[in-house]
Amino acid sequence: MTAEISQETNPRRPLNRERILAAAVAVADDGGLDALTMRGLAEALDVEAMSLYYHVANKEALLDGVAEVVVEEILDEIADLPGATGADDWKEAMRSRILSARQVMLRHKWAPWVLESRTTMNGAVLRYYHGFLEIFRAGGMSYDLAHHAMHALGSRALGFSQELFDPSPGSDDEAVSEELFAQMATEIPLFLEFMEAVAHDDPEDQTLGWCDDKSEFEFALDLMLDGLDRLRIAG
Amino acid sequence: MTAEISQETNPRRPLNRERILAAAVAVADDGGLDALTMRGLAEALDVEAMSLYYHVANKEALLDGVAEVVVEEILDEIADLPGATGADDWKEAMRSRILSARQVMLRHKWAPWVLESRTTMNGAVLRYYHGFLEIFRAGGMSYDLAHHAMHALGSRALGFSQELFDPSPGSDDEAVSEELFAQMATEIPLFLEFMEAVAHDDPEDQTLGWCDDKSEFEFALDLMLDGLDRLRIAG
DNA sequence: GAGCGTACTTGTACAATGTAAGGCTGTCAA
DNA sequence: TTGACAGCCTTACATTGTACAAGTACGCTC
Repeated sequence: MTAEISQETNPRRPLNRERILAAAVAVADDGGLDALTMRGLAEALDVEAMSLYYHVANKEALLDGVAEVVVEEILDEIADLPGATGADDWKEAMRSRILSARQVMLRHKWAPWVLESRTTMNGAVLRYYHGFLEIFRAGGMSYDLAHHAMHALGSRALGFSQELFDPSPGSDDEAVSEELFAQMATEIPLFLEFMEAVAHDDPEDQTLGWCDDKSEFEFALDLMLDGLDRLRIAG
Repeated sequence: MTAEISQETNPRRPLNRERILAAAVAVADDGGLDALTMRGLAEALDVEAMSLYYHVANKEALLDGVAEVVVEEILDEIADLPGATGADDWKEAMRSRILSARQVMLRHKWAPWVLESRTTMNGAVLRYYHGFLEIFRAGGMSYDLAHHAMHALGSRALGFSQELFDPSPGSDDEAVSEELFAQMATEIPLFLEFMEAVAHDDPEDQTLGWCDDKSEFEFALDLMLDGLDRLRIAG
């Protein structure tokens, strides 16, 4: 009886793996990966740290679970997308899936780090990749080419391409410090022209900075897909 | 006098940033990134942990330095490579540089993680990228296309493409556990065909596993370079 | 040489983290 | 009633980065 009451009035619902993973995602979402500590997570669940260990073997296992949750979110996102029917639309089918995956990554900026640090695939990843296989096959690719394609896409298949030297958002430092740049001016003359040329390219659209994440991602993605398509046709 | 003697007989040469960074690379080389702790590094240098802090602000700064050392190693590696003279050889110039960079990454398997976690470029990276700019320009690319190209190449420009779900070397677990695979057999039918088809492709060359890192890397690299070349020609 | 300042090194200590080991509590079967 | 077990907690410890202050050595001036 008291149990029933506390079930209803007490927010401390029983712990379980699912709740833990969901909370872990939430914690990372608004504190970054550094905030995702066992104690911190426990606190978010109004529980003691060691309680987590009954449901999750250790932190690695927690991250494995988190990775799966994220990929499942991708699967949800692409559930309604049309499949590929043949050679004409395989590229678009891939493209739409990957761009959907990217949306999920934008919601969970920390997720690339977690995914990259996993050493084993989970069921969600397997399902996700299987969808790609279906598309490749529908497009008429050999398994061999499909295999190469998967590797070539790499992390882009999951919607991200770890940008190098990306200043953390919120910090005001540039990818290259002005001093360093100035100091090396004679060694890297082309960079000066380069910066100017690229910056001028799109002067009104400065909100995105001169490296628009979205268009760079799509540029590279289309480059890959077009290249693969050519190889597909060449047979 | 005793000072002189100890200088010669005692391996405890004076500490400095260079020695620290070199030792850090060595420690990571044979223990992985996890082994690179301030205490561990200090021990390798026969010194106390806190001594490092006189030469290096903190661990982040240490890693910044390590990243620079690694890229300098790339610069050494490519120092003698011929530059691009025009549209005919720009691709080869890029290719040879990037494959050289990859050699360096193979010597320092941990380096991709360090590079990916840096938020600012160092001088070595700037010089390295500048070399690319020269090649792009020699090939007749616009700065705009060169810019896209750099982003599209991403980490591949530095010689690595973080493989997803790559079991740590030495461990005997697969990227996908057999149980999971078996258990999902009905959900992922194409994978069975796929595995068989790809495995049979190259049966004698099993030492590299059926995902030959080198050829996958080059496949993706050439796909990008060919695609960029086409865009270059299209103007 | 005596004293002193500067450059470097160390000792001690603390906070944050993951997690091992075992204890407590409530529920339910026998 | 009693025992077993699931679920959660308490306590404790090792490992990490690093703050702080004290130590050490060496070159300089007097």
